[in-house]
Amino acid sequence: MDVKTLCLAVLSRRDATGYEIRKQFAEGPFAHFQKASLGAIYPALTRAAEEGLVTVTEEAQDGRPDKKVYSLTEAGETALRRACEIDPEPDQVRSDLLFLIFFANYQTPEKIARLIDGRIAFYETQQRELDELSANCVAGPGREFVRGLGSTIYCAAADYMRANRDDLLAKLDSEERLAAE
Amino acid sequence: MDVKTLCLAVLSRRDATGYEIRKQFAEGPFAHFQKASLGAIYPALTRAAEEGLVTVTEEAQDGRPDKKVYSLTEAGETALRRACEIDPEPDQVRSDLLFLIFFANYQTPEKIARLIDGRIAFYETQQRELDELSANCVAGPGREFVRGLGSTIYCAAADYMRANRDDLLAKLDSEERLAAE
DNA sequence: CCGTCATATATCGGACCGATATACTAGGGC
DNA sequence: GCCCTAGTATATCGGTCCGATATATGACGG
Repeated sequence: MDVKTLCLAVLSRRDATGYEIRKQFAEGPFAHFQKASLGAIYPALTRAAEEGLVTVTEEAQDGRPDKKVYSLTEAGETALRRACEIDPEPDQVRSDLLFLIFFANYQTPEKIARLIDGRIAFYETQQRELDELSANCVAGPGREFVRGLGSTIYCAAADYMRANRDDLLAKLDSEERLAAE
Repeated sequence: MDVKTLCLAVLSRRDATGYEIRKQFAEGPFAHFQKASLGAIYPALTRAAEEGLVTVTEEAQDGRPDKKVYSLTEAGETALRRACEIDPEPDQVRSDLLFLIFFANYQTPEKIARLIDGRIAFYETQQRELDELSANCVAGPGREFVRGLGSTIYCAAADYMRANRDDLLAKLDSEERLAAE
C-alpha cells in the first residue's frame, strides 16, 4: 500500500492539506495500522495532482505560507477503487521492545520493568481512545470492526504483560544472581 | 533498530551465513516482530566485517559459490550490548488488510469474507507454531515472555474475527442492498 | 522578550525493500 | 533422459520511504 493510495484514501473521507493528512497517520484512526511521513506525502500529492487524481486549491493565508487543500477527483476515486482490488500484503510488525525483551540477558531487570510498565500504560491509553471513538461517532461497519479489533488486541497485550511481568522479572533476577557467582 | 544490529543479534545465538540470517527473519522466531531483506543484510555484514564486529570464514563448496560463515567477535558483542541500551522506538504496524476492511465499502462482501477467513487461518497457524516452539525447547525467560505474548495476541485477534465476522458481513450486505435501491 | 509549540510547505541523505541476476544441486513429473 | 521447480548462496540496483532539517509565522506561557 503505497503512500499515494493512502493519501487518496484519506481524501475520500474529506478534503485536506498535506499537513492534515500527516496528522491522520500520526494521531487519527489510521495511526494504528498505517504510517506515512511528510517526506513521502508531499511528493505523492504532487504526483497525484499531475495524474489528475486530485485537484489543488491554494488558499492564501496572511503571514503563513499558502495552504494547499487537496480534493479527490472522479479519476482519483476510480484509482482508489482499483488499488483496493489488490490482494493485501502480509502484515508488517516492527517492535524494538520485543527485540529488547527477547535479548533480556543484555539488560538490567530494572530497565525491563520500566519498559514493560511504560508499554502497559501505552496500551491502556490506546484502548481508552479507541473505545471513546466508538461512543462519540457512528462510523461504517468496516471502521467499527477495525476499531473493535484494535481495542481487543491492545487489551489482550496489556493483560498478558500484567499477568507475566513479575514472573519474568523474578526469573531475570535469579539468572543474574547465578551469573554473579 | 538497524539491520546491522539485527545481524549481530542473530549471530550472538550462533554463527550463520547471510542467507541463514535472512531465513530467521522470514521464518524463525524473529519473523513475528522484526524484518530484514537480503538487500540490507549483505551490505550490513560487509560493513560489520570492516568494523571488526564479525569475522568471515569462507567455506568452499563444490559447485556452489563459497559459503561465507560469519561469527560475532568480542567487539561485536560489545557493540550489540551498546545498541541494546537505546530506548526502543515505538512499535510499527502496517496492515493492508485492516486498511481494506476500513474501506470495506469499496469491496464486495465476498472478498471481505475471504480475506477474514484467510487471516483467521493464518493466525491459527502462527499460534500453533509458537506453542510448539515452547514445547520443544526451553529458551531464556525473555524469549518465553515474547513467545507467550505473540501467542496471546494471535489468539485474541482470531477470536475477535470469528466472533464479529458474520455481523460485519450482514451489515455490509444490508448496506449494499440500500445502495442498490 | 524569549522559548516552545503548532501550522504549513518542501527537500535531502541515507536506509531499506523487492526484484533481479548468477550459479549450482536435488528431486519430481513426463 | 530431460525439463521445470524449489532450494542454497551470493550480490547489486532502482525506487520508495523515513527522519531530520530548513523556512516562515502566530500564539501562548514564563
